[in-house]
Amino acid sequence: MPVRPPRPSSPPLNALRAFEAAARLGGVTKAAEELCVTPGAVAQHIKALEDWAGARLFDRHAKGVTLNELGERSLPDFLAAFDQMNRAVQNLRMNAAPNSVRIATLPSLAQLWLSPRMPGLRAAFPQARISIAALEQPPNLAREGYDIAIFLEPKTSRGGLILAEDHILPVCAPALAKQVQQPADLAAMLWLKDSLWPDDWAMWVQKTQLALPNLPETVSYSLYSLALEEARNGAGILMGHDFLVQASLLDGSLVAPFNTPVSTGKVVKARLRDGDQRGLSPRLVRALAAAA
Amino acid sequence: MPVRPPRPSSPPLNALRAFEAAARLGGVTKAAEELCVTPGAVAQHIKALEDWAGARLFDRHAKGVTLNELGERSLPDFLAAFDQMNRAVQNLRMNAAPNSVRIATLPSLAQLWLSPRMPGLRAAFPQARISIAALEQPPNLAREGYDIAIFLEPKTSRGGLILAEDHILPVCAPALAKQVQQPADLAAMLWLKDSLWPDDWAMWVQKTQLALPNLPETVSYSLYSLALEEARNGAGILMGHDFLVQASLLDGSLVAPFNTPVSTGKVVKARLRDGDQRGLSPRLVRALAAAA
DNA sequence: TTCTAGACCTAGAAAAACTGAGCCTAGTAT
DNA sequence: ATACTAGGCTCAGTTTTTCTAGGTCTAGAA
Repeated sequence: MPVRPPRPSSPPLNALRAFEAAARLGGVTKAAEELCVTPGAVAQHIKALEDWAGARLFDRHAKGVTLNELGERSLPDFLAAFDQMNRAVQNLRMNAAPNSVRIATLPSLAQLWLSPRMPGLRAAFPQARISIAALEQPPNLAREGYDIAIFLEPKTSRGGLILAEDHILPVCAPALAKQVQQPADLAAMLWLKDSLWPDDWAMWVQKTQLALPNLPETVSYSLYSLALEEARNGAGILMGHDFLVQASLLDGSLVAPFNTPVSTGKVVKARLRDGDQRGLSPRLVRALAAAA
Repeated sequence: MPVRPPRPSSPPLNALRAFEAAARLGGVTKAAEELCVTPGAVAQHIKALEDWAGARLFDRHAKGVTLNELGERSLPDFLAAFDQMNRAVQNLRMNAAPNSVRIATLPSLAQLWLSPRMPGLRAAFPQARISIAALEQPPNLAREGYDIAIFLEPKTSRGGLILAEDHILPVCAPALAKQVQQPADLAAMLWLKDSLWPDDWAMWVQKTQLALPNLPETVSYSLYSLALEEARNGAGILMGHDFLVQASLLDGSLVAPFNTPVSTGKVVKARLRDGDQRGLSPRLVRALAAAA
């Protein structure tokens, strides 16, 4: 009759996850957002882990928590462990559904750049189940459930595949263009801008070395496609990104009063998840790059 | 107002753990034992994971499960992930309580070899909080909550620190020894043996090249210390392991009728957990080795 | 054929996690 | 100085998840 004493128990995995998230993001509240629970739940997990270990992992302050020495010492181990765990999960997802591809991209890119290309893509890869998620921030591909990320990055960033350069140029409805004969006329108009790219106008003005008599009124939109729609309706003049307004310029719903495009120093890049170098996603990305 | 769509959810960590255990141990029941739950619970976890992935991981047979191709492909990732996770947990435990040391060893070693040495050890390391667990099988030090494992291993095994050689030699109570003048007398006696080492007698008989007229009666004990106690009470003759009977030989409660010790080819080895090369445990092991 | 080991299934019970509301603290603004 | 605020903690009650018990099913062994 073999002796089988209860083995020393390990702490609950969910508590470890809560600790890792709070430590990585630097706060209980941020961790709670990532884990889609309330901060109280995360606090309880962390407390449970600290009770298990018999020692504190965080210093508590009125404005947030910081890792203490023990926490600081433990964090790298847990980061590595959860990295590996998520990699394993993503690989499993990919192997279990090799025809499903998830693309994460900016809302504007999703609607104005990717969407028009989807029919061609679906035709070229009829077996693929492609889904698109619009995110404002690029996801961590190793951890989150996306296979491809398409975002704006500095030209100088390493890796990834360039899909388009980012050039900006004012655009407006054809009717409005008549009022814009010379650059100085711009100052009299309503400037439309995307709240994600608040500095587009300043950059264009600076690089074209325009001297404007006074600052114009501006309106911000949280979605580029909204601003674009307004521009087409003649609401004002929009700072256009070439890869986003190309279609509208081609169909004539927008025109560019000046032919002075300016590079923002950024590019649209597609990145693949590590460990997904042989599947459907790389072929899909190559097709996108070729079509661009 | 930033768009924050719900990120694609990852599967429950506990389901991953159930899968990993079942795959590693080759069965739902074995995994359930390791996780201290019923097989049904493990089966449900695995099913949940398979539902999440949308694909099966195991082939089900009437007698057990086997990994299918997807499971086989995914297992190494999860083994690595849980290895790392457990390493992280053990490091946390060690760093949180650097004075606590957990030793895992055979029940017999715990009672007859380690226990007599503990007072000296506690005197040499007064700050140490040493706990001992008696296991029949050596634990996986990277995963389970032990810092030191002391077990019998083949002489040829790599690593670890040798604490004692394993020699065997029949021993009995002094009163009984009078009936054993020559080896052939052994056959008439009751042989006591530990059920963990059923072959001790055969090995000794073979190596000493004794020709016994007939096979004696034997009695098995599940604990060596029980057999030893019985031997001291004169119940029969016990195959003694030197490091276990030394104390009894010294205090005279047991004697060895023949001076023909035989090496079993094994040694008592202490092993340390990876990542615990600087703490209290290594010093403790060195002290044990020095005392031996 | 019956027996058995191992897995699966389901309903109900037990345990864990989560929420919501209130409290606390220490910077910051008034 | 006082009020405000952000961020975290705590507690009770609720929801959700997980677990168990007991039964069923299957295929290989006796």
